[in-house]
Amino acid sequence: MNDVAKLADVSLKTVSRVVNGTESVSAAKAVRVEAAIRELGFRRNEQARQLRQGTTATIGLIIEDLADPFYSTLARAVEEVAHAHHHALLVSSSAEDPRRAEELVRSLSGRGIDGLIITPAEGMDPRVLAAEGEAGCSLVFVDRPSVDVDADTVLVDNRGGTAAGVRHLLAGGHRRIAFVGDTASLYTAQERRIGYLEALETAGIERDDNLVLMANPAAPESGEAFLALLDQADPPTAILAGNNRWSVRVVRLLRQRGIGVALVGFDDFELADALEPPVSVVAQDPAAVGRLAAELLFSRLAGDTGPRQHIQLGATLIPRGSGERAPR
Amino acid sequence: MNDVAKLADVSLKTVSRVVNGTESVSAAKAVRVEAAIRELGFRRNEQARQLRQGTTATIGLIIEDLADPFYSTLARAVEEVAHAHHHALLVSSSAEDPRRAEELVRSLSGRGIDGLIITPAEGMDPRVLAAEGEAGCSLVFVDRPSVDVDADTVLVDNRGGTAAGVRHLLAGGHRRIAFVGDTASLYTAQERRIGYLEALETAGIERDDNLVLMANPAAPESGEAFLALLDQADPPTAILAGNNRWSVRVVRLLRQRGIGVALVGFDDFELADALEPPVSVVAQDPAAVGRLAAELLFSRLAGDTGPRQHIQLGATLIPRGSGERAPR
DNA sequence: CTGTTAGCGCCTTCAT
DNA sequence: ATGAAGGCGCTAACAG
Repeated sequence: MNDVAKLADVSLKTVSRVVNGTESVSAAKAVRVEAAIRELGFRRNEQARQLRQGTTATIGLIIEDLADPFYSTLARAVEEVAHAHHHALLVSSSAEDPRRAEELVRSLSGRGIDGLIITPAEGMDPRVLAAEGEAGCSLVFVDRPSVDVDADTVLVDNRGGTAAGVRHLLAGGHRRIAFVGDTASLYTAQERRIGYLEALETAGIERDDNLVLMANPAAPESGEAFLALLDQADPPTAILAGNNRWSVRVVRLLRQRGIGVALVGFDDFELADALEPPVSVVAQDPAAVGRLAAELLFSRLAGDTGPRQHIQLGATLIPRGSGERAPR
Repeated sequence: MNDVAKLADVSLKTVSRVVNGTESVSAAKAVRVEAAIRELGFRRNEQARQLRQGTTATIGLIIEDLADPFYSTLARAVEEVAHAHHHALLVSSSAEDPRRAEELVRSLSGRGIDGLIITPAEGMDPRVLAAEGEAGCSLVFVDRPSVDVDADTVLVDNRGGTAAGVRHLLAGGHRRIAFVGDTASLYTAQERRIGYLEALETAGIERDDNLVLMANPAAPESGEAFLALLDQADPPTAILAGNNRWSVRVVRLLRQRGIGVALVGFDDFELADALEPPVSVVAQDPAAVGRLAAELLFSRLAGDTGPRQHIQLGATLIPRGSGERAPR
């Protein structure tokens, strides 16, 4: 910028004015400065500008796993809103590791992001996040609520969605409905199980813990646990799968067994409609989660100091065939 | 940092030394400084540090669409390598828009990223990218080659992979093999078509342009174009789908028609093995593309000034059933 | 081992 | 409308 000023024979500040276009500069000088900028290929150094102004025009996003379709769709929506607000997006995956998540928060925070959208990993130290809020970094939690931190949240109606799936199976005449969810320590898995239990209770059906399996859908031994659930004396005639990983696994296992049990999955997935039979699901809208979280964040950055918002998005039942099979 | 220095009654520079841990400081002072840091909740401002050092410990990634499984898997791999090198990752989607891609490059570049991994959008002004190289920002192209820019590249063997898929169909006795690829302006679509044509030529089969369709798999009218291809007088007995979007669409359309044409898809996709019949594919390894590109970038950042590297990754045929159907 | 000085590139304040 | 001076928070280069 100094070089530009010299070449155009004006002061540093005049160049700054031309570059920013905020204050007025005489036409003659503006032309000279612009010519000099072109000649030198000058580009404003954002870092220096940000250091001075105390803003980075960057927001952070910490999710479980960027390669997971749910999170990559959410991230894409956040990115779109950030782009519309002329902000860049720093993305990181915590990989379900609370220590790594804490490290990422500190790392992003040190880079001076203006705001942070985060899916908190189970077991994170809430103080790390609370420190952000105090440091003036706006915080929005997605998919899971904040633990001991007062901040905006955007969640999905896990209980209601699961209950709707269970009611659909009940309406189809099923009475022995199993719930197969992810590890019990996960917030979303807990909520969905509660929704399942509530729907059964409302229908006056007694709870049977032999019909509930909570396990990591990626672990090999989970497959055997599921088959054991199927093979019990009074087996389920329908299954509610607690996430799309389990839905996929259940489809494969049922196929191997050649059993026509009814199935409703929580969370939609690509090609669910092209399987045989097409898989009925309770669909979340990950793009809407990301979009709303980002819009909430930018409204905070714009100065909205209203009360904390806790947005809950609905989940929609999509009947496709697998959930409409009659009980044996 | 000034406050810490005052509280610990040492100089600014001593605090800096303690924070960075590089130079040696007497134990007594170090303890005092550390106590002061804790008391004040001091955290080093990365921005200021970076401004001074001229490095940001941040790399950029510009891809077509973060929500696309191919790119999100690639991005996840890049992120992992960046994390191992203590770098953050700025991610942006160009959405196939060359103007937006140029804007993103300038935006990321202004933020002073140390390096950039990019899938160039068709129609981008090469000067925008060339400017980065000159500005000292290392550049690696992925999935598509650089256009008029001398930089490292990591590509997939699109021609060889497609040719392998075609040879597999030929070995199964097919002679009328169609190629259904994405818009002809896309680099990867062009390459895969060339691989298809080369494999046919090697086998001594005459080229028939009625068996080639190049169109956007997401456009409604593409479905009709595909059905027209199937309905011609001398129809194909096998199809090579040029990307996973087309594979999925072909599966659905064939299903509607109830036709048992053989199918091999380029690029693997989730649940390809759970469809009826399971879809044979020529699989790319998006994670490997991302990992190698990031490793290449960091070796450049570490000072490797060797000749430009042009890495080409293979694509592997995975027979699953749909590609093994005999010709009618 | 420790402190002082200067400056990264820009913007804000206050003069003119 | 313009410019000079000062400082954002930190670290490199030099003294001691």
